[in-house]
Amino acid sequence: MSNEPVPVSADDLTREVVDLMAGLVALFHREYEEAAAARSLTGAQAKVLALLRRGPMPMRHIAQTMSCEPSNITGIVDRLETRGFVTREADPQDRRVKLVAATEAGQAATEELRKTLNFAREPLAALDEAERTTLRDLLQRILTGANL
Amino acid sequence: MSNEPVPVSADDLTREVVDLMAGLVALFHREYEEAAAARSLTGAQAKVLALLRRGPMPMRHIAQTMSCEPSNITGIVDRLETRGFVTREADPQDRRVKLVAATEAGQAATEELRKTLNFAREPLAALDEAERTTLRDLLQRILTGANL
DNA sequence: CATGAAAGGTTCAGGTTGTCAAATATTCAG
DNA sequence: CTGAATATTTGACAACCTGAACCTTTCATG
Repeated sequence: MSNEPVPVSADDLTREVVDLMAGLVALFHREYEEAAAARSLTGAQAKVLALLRRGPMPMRHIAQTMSCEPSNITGIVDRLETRGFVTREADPQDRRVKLVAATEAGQAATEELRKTLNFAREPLAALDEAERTTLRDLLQRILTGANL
Repeated sequence: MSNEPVPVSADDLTREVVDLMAGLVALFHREYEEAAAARSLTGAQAKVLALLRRGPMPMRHIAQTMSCEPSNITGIVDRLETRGFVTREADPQDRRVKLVAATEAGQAATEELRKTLNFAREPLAALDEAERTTLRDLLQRILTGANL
């Protein structure tokens, strides 16, 4: 039915990997959302809070990293601020920009969430250390290959 | 500082893999959302449509697969139906259930979207066939290890 | 120095996603 | 036939997200 050796199977392999990743994405997403909800955070709020682990960040930067409109971040940060997880301060260098910083409570929440993510334990337990290393290297190469 | 051989590094490895997966998930999510938006579908709509590739499905089943409330699916299917991507028909076996089926247009849309997903090409191009096979096997084991 | 363009945030209107509780219709057990 | 259980829908409400309009601050240019 075909004169070519393995072009179809190579394409199939790629598609198979993509499908598996879709499954992984769904699983990860579900777990993350649950872990956030357990702390009465939404997924978006948890993501913003996680971004601030390394220090304060301007709204604009948050929006870019989450690839959404800045006006969207305003609301999310509003809700985080209301609950005391985050503060907004004007940047002394450029008073147009607001620096968003996680409070102690905010830091604690992300740290706990990070620990609670049992995604690490359950599905990853199937792999031994060597395999996890291989997986890490493959993922690293995929991600550095991407434009971000 | 420690009597044990590699417990810390093993934990670090796991966390590293989890972080990489988070990056992968973010990347995949972004690409999927973009590909859907290019066909003026939302991510949720595209996901439901993709579920119907193998045939009609009751609302309840869609809700379970997407792990959300059935009432949520009602709205999504409403919008898909309005745009002619989907039909709702009562199941003859049990007239309580509504079978949702993709129309021709719906099938075409998912098929195109599936092809457009250049996630397959760009970041995965960094891996040769053997590596992709390894990745596939590792992902398969992770996903079958999970409870779904 | 003044003026106007550009950039960072916010606000507002409008649409989608999501939850929960209540209502409807159908099935099924007794 | 009655009542419990199931599948879906409806309505109220909150969060997320976009796009356009707006305000403030910065900065380049004349």
